[in-house]
Amino acid sequence: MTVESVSRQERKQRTRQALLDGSLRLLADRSLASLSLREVAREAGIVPTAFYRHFESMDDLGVALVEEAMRTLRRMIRDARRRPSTDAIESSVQTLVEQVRANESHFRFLTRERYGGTPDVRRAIATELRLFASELATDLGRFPGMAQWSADDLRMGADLMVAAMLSIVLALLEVDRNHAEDELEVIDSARRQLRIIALGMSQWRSTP
Amino acid sequence: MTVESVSRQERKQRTRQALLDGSLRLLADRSLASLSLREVAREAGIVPTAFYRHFESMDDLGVALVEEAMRTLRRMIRDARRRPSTDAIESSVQTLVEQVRANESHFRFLTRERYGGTPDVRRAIATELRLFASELATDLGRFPGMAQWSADDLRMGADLMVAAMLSIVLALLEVDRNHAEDELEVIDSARRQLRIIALGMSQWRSTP
DNA sequence: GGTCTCAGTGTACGCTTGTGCACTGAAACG
DNA sequence: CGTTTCAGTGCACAAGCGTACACTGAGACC
Repeated sequence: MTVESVSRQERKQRTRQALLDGSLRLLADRSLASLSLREVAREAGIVPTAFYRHFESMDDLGVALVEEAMRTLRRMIRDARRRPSTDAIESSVQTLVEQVRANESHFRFLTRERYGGTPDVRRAIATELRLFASELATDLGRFPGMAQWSADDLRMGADLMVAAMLSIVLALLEVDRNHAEDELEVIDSARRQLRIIALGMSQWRSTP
Repeated sequence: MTVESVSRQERKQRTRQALLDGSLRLLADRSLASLSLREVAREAGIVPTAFYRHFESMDDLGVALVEEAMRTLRRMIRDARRRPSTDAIESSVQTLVEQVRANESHFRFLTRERYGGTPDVRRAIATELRLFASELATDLGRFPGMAQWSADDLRMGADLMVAAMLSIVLALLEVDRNHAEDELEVIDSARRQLRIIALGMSQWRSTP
C-alpha cells in the first residue's frame, strides 16, 4: 500500500472530481433537480459542508458538469473531423456511436438537462450547443454544392442535422446494449436519416 | 353571487383539475422532479393530505399530466390532417405553431419531461410519441412516390420528421413571443427544414 | 521550525417534506 | 329523515434538507 503523498491542490482537484463523478453516477436515472447537496457529498465521501469548498451551490456544480460533458462532445467533433473518409455520413455515425458508448453518462446528462434542467444549466447547454451548430454550419459550407448557400440556410441546415443527431443519441441511450440486434437497427436508421437530409440538401436551392 | 350547487363528483373533478392546472402553472420554468406534493396542494388551495384523494403519488399526477397534454397533441394531429391544402408542409407548420401557442404549458411539459422526467413519466410520453410516429408513418405511405417504401423506411422517415418537429417546438417555446421578428425567423427555418427532409425523401430509393 | 492557509470535520439550527390518523360536514342514498 | 359515504381538514411526527459556525490537522511558505 503506497502512501503516495500529493500536493494540496492535487488533492483538492481529486475531491472535486469525486463530486463530479459521484453526481454522474447518481444521475444515471434521475435528474439534477432531484439530487440533494447532501446526497452528492455522501456519494463523494465528504461531509456536506465541505461541498462548499468546491461549488457554491448545486446549480454551480450543474454548470461544471455541463463544461465537463461538453469537453467530451467537443472531443467527439474533433475526432469526426479528423477521421479521413470518403463517406462523411458513415464516419460521423461511427464516431457518434463510439463516443456515446464510451461516455454514456455525459451524453445522458446533456440530453436529460438540455430541456429538463434548471434555467442556469439549460442556458449553459444551449450556449454550447449553439456553438457546435455554428461550427457545423462552417463545415457544411465547405462541401461542394453548398459553397454558395446563404449563411442563414447553412445555419438552418446545421440545426436540422443537430436535431437529427440529438434524436439519434437519445435512441442510442434508450436501446438495450445487450440486444445488439436492436442497436444495429438504431444505427442503421440513423444512417438513413442523415442520408435523407444530405440528399435533401443536395437538391436545395439556396436563395440569399 | 350565484351559489351554484354542484354534484359531489363534479366538485371532485374540479379539484382534480385545479391540481393539474396548478401543477402546470408551477411547471412553467421548473421540472416535475423539483415540485413537492405540498406545493401543488397549496397552489390548488387544498390541504396536503387531500392530495391523496385524487392521486396516489406525484408520479401518478405526472402520468395524468401526460395524458392531458397528449390529448392536446392528438387534437393537433387531427387538425393538421383535416386542414385541406395543396401544401402539406405549409399547413403542418401552421397547425404546429397555432397549437403550440395555444397550449404552451402542455408542450413545455411534454418536451421538458420527455427526457428529464422520472422513468414512469418518461415511459408514458415515449409510448404516446411512438404511437404518433406510427400514425405519421401510415400517412407518409399514402403520399405518391412513397407507396412502395418498406415499412422500416416509412418508420425511419416518420421518426426523422418527429425529431425535426420536436426541435421546432423547442425553438418556438424558447423564442421570445414579443419579438415577432425572431418568431418568424424560427417558423421560416422550420418550414425550410421540413422541406429539405421532404426533398430528401422524394429522392430516396427504398430497398425493402 | 514556526506560522499560516485551507480542505475537510462535527454539531447545531430552523425549515420543508411526505404521510399517518382522527375529524367534520355536506351530498348521496334507502 | 336517518344513515352512509367521502372530499377536505388539522395536527403530529420523523426524516431530510441547506447552511452557519467553530474546529482540526496536514501541507505550503518564509
